[in-house]
Amino acid sequence: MDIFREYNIKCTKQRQIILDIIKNNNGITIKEINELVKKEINLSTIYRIIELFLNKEIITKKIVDNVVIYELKEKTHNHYFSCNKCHKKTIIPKKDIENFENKIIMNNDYEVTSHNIEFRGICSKCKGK
Amino acid sequence: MDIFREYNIKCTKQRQIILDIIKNNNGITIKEINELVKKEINLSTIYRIIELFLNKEIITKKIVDNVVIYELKEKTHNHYFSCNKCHKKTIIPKKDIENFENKIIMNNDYEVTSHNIEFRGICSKCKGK
DNA sequence: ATTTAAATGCAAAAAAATTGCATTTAGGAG
DNA sequence: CTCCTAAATGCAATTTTTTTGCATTTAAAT
Repeated sequence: MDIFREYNIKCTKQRQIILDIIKNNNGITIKEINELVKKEINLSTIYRIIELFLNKEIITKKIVDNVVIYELKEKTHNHYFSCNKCHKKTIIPKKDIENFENKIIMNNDYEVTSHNIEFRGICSKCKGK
Repeated sequence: MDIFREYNIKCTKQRQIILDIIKNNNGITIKEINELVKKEINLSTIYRIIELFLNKEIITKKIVDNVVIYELKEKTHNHYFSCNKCHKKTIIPKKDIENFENKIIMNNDYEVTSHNIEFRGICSKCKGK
């Protein structure tokens, strides 16, 4: 993987494993990571790698349902709608976000440098059930 | 305070103190709370009260700068624009939020049950400087 | 292939969170 | 207002989570 080169950090087996896990699970706890790799990676190493990834801003730390989880920090900064039933995420079209942001700017003369937008609810597929 | 009656929980001195602290600090850690009240309230009581408040949804748990903080859960659920320079918050008009949410729903047939929207940047006053 | 700074594993320590139980207290009943 | 009881608190002990020091291993540059 080139993400290690990109961030100028050593590429180790342990780091790759943990990065892959975080990539493949959208939102995972330390405990869960440990469950998955306890045979191959020492817990203190997990902590050290998580901290490294946080510092390099490869991942972010969040709270979901009052639990701390870690997830990949996406560069392409999308915004999602998360279904509470099937837990699937769907991207909110960038245009919608932009239009919204433009409205905020126009109405208030702000210079917007960052935003955080998330919607939760029931998706169309789960709605019928 | 009537918040205790409203949520149907006993009103104790300790709960009042902690609620007031959370009210007066926007975003505080357990450690900080403990520092403030260690002479009057036992740490395990603090944990128990925080958990109660979370369960009753009087407060929420968040991550700010990779640290877990607790803050009052506002009923009037406003959305803010925060200025990075003067750190002042201004409310984004509810209408704007609603229009945006309606668009998301219309375009995708979702049932939106909650959202989280925050903008950051430079406000008009700080822009000139 | 060799070298070396950095990363890992392991054990031990420190810090954070939870628990059981004796004591205290809020708040309803009389 | 006083009494009563279930619930809340304090305290000490435990459990869980996170951090640390150091010996060993490893990535990657030479």
